[in-house]
Formats: sequence, structure tokens, C-alpha cells
Amino acid sequence: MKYIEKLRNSGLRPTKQRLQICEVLFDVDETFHFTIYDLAKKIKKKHNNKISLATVYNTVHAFEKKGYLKQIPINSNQTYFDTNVSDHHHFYDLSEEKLIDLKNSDVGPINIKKKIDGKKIKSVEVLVKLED
Amino acid sequence: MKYIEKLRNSGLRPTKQRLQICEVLFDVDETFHFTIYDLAKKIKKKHNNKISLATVYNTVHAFEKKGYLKQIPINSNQTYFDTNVSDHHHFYDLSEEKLIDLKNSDVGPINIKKKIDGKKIKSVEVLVKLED
DNA sequence: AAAGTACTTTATAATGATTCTAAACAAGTG
DNA sequence: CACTTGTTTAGAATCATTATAAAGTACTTT
Repeated sequence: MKYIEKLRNSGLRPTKQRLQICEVLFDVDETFHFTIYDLAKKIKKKHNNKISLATVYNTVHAFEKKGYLKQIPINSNQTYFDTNVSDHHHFYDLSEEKLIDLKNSDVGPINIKKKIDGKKIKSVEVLVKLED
Repeated sequence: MKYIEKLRNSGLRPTKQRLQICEVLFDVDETFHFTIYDLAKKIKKKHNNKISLATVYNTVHAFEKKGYLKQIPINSNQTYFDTNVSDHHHFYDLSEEKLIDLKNSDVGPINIKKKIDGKKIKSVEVLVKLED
């Protein structure tokens, strides 16, 4: 199984549940955005078994910490994640409440001129809100 | 009272509670970031009376809809608001969990090259995450 | 392979922010 | 003042997320 090593490298034991979650998240042609609830539904559909919500939360957070997933900064009642962990940005369609990827090359270079002493920049994320 | 007209113009009745909230939010030299809970505490301290949390929520959301407040897109368990409604951006200091304003002039111009049919851009917000 | 340990999963309970409800109240209008 | 409409309120309800602790599984050591 191709995800066993990925998990091992992160100090996570390759359990049946984690492997199933990996398949849903990473065994696809295109990256996608999801909430925990979405993901739980997808797993149930694909593998025809239910993984405890607590496990889905734990695993997603472990993956996020390891850099396999990214949290998307957006104001919503639910937390959105992205399987696209490359440096990129987002449109947020307000009327449809949907996220759309914005490739890095679709946004001109961003120059942050202000510096904060003793801190370094970890990420620069742009959220472009869309209305009709 | 200087906020009465502001409220009236927005179709909001100038009630005692709304005026008190206005004073806490807008009667200050510098703009600031806050959560609903922060705001409720500030009101209690400044006016020495308690406004129902439900009212604080209602009023903040009404103000946000009218453009008197801005929601800050950030992943946190609580929603952050900003009394600075001008076009600007934010640093988010991950270790101190604190927001810092980034003036528009501190960020080079942002050029969004991709267009979505039938949608127009409402806002462009940059979140710069800081680590130690 | 058995035994021991450390990590995982799970159902369920707990938490905490936010929203809803419906009754009491205040503001605006004639 | 009488009337309508908007507002406030405490408390209940909701919903995402986190904590708990018991049962299960993976890995290591013999």
C-alpha cells in the first residue's frame, strides 16, 4: 500500500482507518476542498463502512500538522481543508458558499513590506470574495 | 448623540444598547480587533451594565451587514471582527494568537488575473501567518 | 508466537460559540 | 394615547469540535 510509508514517515501508524482516509483524500486526480462532515460522508460512500467522527477529526488534524492537508482561512461555521498543499490562494463565492482555487500564477507576486521583529512569515494567503 | 443618525441611516433604531455598543466600538482613537466575548466584556466594563449576549450578536451582525464592521477571515474557534473597515490586511501571529493590521500600503498591489464569469470581486484579503 | 507497551479507535459525553424562541419592552407613527 | 413594528432578553436549542476512558490494534521484546 502506497500510503503506509507516508504515514510511517510522519510517525503515524498505518491503521485500516487512516489508509481508508488516505485513499479518499489522495487517490484522486484533482485536489479538493472539504469539511470534516463532507469527508466522513465520502468515506462512508467509498468504503461502505463508517469511521468514527472522532477518528476523522484526529486523523485530519494529524495530516494537517504533517503538512498533508491545509486549513483554509475563511469565516464559516465549519473548518475547511484543502488537499492542495501547494502555495496557492482562493476565491470564495459568497452566494454559493463555494471555494475555488486560485493558482499562484493567477495572482501577481505579493510583496509584504512590513516586518515584525523576531517573527518570520510562515505563509501568505489571499482570499478573494466574489459576489454576483 | 453622534451615532443616532448613523444608525437611522441604516434602518436601525437607535436604542440604548446600540448606542452603548457604538461608543465602545467607535469612540476610540484606534481601531481594534475583537471577538463577541471581548466586546461583551468591554461593554460591561465601560458602561457598568450588562447587555444580553444575543443583543451583542445581533448588533454586531447588523453593523457588519451595514459595513460598520468587518469580519476577519481566519481559522479560529471564534469569529474575529475589525473596527477598521478600510481596505487592509492582517498578520496573524500564530504563537501569540494575535492579529496585527497590515496597511494596504504595506502590501504591494495585488493583481487577480483570473476571472469567474458572472461574478465580481467584492474584496481581496491577505492573511500573513507569522511564526517565531 | 506470546507478552508487554504504546498508540488508536470508538461511542458517548462535554464544551463552547452561535442561533433560535417567544415573551416583555421600547421606539416610531398617526 | 393607541397601535404597529422593531428590539431586547434569558434561556433553550443547535452544531461543530474536543475530551474521556474503555476496548482494540500495531509494534517490540522476548
